[in-house]
Amino acid sequence: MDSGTNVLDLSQLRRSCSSCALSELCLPAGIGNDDLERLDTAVRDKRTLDRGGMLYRDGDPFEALYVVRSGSLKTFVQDDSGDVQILGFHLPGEIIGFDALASNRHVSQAEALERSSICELPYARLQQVTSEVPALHRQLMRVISREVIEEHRHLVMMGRQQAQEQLAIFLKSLADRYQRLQRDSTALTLSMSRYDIANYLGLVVETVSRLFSRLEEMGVLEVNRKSVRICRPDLLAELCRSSPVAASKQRDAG
Amino acid sequence: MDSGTNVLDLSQLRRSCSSCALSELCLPAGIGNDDLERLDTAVRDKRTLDRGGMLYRDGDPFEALYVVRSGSLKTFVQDDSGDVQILGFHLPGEIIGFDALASNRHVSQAEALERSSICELPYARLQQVTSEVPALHRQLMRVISREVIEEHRHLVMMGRQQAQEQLAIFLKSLADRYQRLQRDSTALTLSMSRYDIANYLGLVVETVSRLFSRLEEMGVLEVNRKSVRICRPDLLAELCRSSPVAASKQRDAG
DNA sequence: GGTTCGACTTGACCTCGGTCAATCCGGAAT
DNA sequence: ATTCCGGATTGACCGAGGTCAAGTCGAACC
Repeated sequence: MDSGTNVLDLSQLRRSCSSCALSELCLPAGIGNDDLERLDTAVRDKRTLDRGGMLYRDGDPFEALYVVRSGSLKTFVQDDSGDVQILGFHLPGEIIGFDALASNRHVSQAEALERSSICELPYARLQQVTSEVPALHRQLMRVISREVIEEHRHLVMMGRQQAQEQLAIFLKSLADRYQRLQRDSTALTLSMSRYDIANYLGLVVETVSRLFSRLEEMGVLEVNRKSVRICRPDLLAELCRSSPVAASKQRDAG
Repeated sequence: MDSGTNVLDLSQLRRSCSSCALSELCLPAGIGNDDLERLDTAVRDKRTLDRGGMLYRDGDPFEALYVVRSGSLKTFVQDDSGDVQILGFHLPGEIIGFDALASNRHVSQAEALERSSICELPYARLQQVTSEVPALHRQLMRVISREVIEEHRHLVMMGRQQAQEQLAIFLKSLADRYQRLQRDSTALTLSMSRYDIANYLGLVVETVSRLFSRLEEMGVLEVNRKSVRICRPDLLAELCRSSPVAASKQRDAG
């Protein structure tokens, strides 16, 4: 992604929601102009992270929610023995940090996959604003709900799909989000490693590697390290649906 | 569970949060008495479902959140081809229905696993009340956040654990929730079928069946159809932790 | 009390994806 | 330019768990 231009953004550090190109994809979506100004008062400022930089760690006190402005991050949980499970990859416009609402501590971690800039929404201030702007409150609930639904998808992918379908769904989901961002949805730049992808899908890296090769042989993709061209979006979509796996992993087992 | 007594509860249909034994486990947890009365005004009434009865279906308009008062439910998503993925099993005190906040339609389904009674929180009224009672608003956010975290656990279980550990974790989680409800946490009554358990864990029913047998041989459990006695809670806890599976499913794959 | 039906169990077998190991490749450092 | 190193790929092999098939068991119904 265009990490080169992000550096320049620093000059516009105090840039607000009202003028942000992401507003339609972000928290402000569907909020009136006057309320938008109010929301602006809740946005502290922008924070920049380099590749590998941590936005928050397990156990950190809950201070804010975060919106990805540019770049990308991964969120993950890590157990005592150091074992990691990646929960998601987050592109511009996406909001993270909700895990900390329950206990006022983060119970997951967020790490930049590339140079990224982030909007910080200090929760104390956000709460003030939401109490004054009911629409924003509802919008915030909607966003968390979307997070819940997104996790449902992740769960279905892991529980019901074959490895190949999983990778197809993963790529399709990235492509769809590229489209929302008005990027070319057939030219993906994978900011995460193969290890990350494997972990996210509950597979091992060798399997993911083989699957990329197989999809390339099938003519669905052209893969070159981190860049993936989707030659046949139609086929890719097809692969997401096919092979109901363990179809006997039954229907409604009432 | 004691489905016999639930019928009698019908006489107390208009029972409120203030007098409900579950209040400490439910939405009211940590809310002052005066605010509690306010919350009462948002609780419509109780609804009773028989085994197999649907609380809501995919596509249903969002009308309310629901609290399980007695009995148990499963929530699940179902794709076009009828394939099901169970998202969770829900015991008394637990709140469901958050999936509908995003789009004002449910995108999952909830079905009673046994005769169950449910408190309905019509969202329109709930919204009124939360706007008047900020504490309740925060509490509601906390509850959704807990849902997010619970799904993280489900994801880790599916992605990182062996089948045996998965079943151990599932049983342990049930036992822990029994304890919160002050039931005997060593004597579980599985209201869901083996098919449901398998589906929830991303396994097939034969595997689950074999695992129950194995855990019985190991002296951890005594299994008799739907009733499971946990003979060695210590061993069970041990099994939840062991065998980091595909340990090479790496640590932090920066 | 026998029949039926569906949930559950058990066994024999096979496959998908994990394991282990050898290599490739590109970027960074010397 | 050469070395180094970590990510990525590829191959050979293996095993946990899925598949298929044959029971068993208990509850419901006549």
